[in-house]
Amino acid sequence: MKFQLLHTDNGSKARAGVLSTDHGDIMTPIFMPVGTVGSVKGVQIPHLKEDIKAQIILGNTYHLYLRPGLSVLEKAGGLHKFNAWDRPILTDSGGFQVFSLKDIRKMSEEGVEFRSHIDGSKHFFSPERVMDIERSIGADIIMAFDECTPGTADYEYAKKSMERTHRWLDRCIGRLNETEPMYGYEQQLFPIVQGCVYPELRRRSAEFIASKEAVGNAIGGLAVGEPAEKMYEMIEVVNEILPTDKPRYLMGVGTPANILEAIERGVDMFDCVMPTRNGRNAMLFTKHGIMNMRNEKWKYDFSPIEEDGASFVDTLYSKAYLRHLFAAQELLALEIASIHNLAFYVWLTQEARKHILTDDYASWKKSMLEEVTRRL
RNA sequence: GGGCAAAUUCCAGAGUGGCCAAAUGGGGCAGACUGUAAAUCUGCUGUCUUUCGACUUCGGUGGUUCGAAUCCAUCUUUGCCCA
Repeated sequence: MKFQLLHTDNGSKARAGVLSTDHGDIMTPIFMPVGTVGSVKGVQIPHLKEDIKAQIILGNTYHLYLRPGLSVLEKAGGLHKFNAWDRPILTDSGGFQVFSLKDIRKMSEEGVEFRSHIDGSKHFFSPERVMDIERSIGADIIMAFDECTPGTADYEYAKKSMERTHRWLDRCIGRLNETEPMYGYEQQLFPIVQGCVYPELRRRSAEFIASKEAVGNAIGGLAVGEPAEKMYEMIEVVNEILPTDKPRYLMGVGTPANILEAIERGVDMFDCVMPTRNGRNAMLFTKHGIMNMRNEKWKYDFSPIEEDGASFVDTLYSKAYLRHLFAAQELLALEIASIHNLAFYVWLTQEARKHILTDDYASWKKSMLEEVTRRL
């Protein structure tokens, strides 16, 4: 696996590059659709490839471990074979579940004890165990097991949490060095910067993470309750330190505006449930603003969902029809909205890439930002 | 023709003298959602008012009562049963 930085925008820190994996190349900046349980909710693989033009998708260690379980994944020959996605995959480690399932887990230095959200059964995740599971799943990029600290954490907690994440990172690296990929292609670990909203902690964390010389680095623990301005500030602090010749992945972010701002500050990779989840909840992101497709105002609007949209659904179906599908609780509504939003997100990052390569990212971003934050 | 039952706010449906502008569900309207415990969750849904509150509602009309969606009379409509 290797990353080639092709160009940095003349006028901002935005970058264009290529991350090459055994399952293909990824043109950065890139948005990566989230497929937690091995499926991007509501979207079939051909749509993901041909219409959305996704270059890489995510899976989740915690969820896939619980269901279908490791023996199924191993017998299938890894997640790529199992879910029929033959392009790159990135697996999150379960670090986010340490944050989101806080009521059904117990943390210690050794690791985290989870109660399954499915049946209440007990499971123990240590950094070593998570690395083994990520080997079984077989993603190209595997995330270190961290604690995603809430954005509201106090300094002392954030410091302890960050230090533990660092110790866990060393254990992750140690375990990976002792084991081999199971399916004959390369897997690379991305370590994760933590430090909450404290610049000093973020700096320390970025230095520690950078010293590991991984193929790529991630910024975690953002967009988890802190104001957007804080998030941007933290990205700036961290990207001052993370190596420029390696991809930077901002985990779990975010709104189109968040992504545009983060790209400007030198981030290369993104993932977020927003396009799929909000899509299923009738919120459409477009080049011209945000639409709530349940709103009455679309009732008689027979114009295309988005005239110049990024995927076939935009001109095939009308706003009024999509509104009807949501009102009638038809499954097709979820599919159309998911395809639309994901296509828009991928388009947004690839369009950003074009403007970085032509050195006018900053001005393009400024006008785009106005468009995408508008409420239609 | 006779008998019985019922009519409640957009719909269904609770409510049988004051705690009722009226449960609950649906529908409608709006909002939230950021490494997915989410096809989920929240709010509003008689009128006026920023709030307090005021006003008009429970098929129609008329009564009883300090007080009625609730009791009485009558009319209308609907359903069921008997002829």
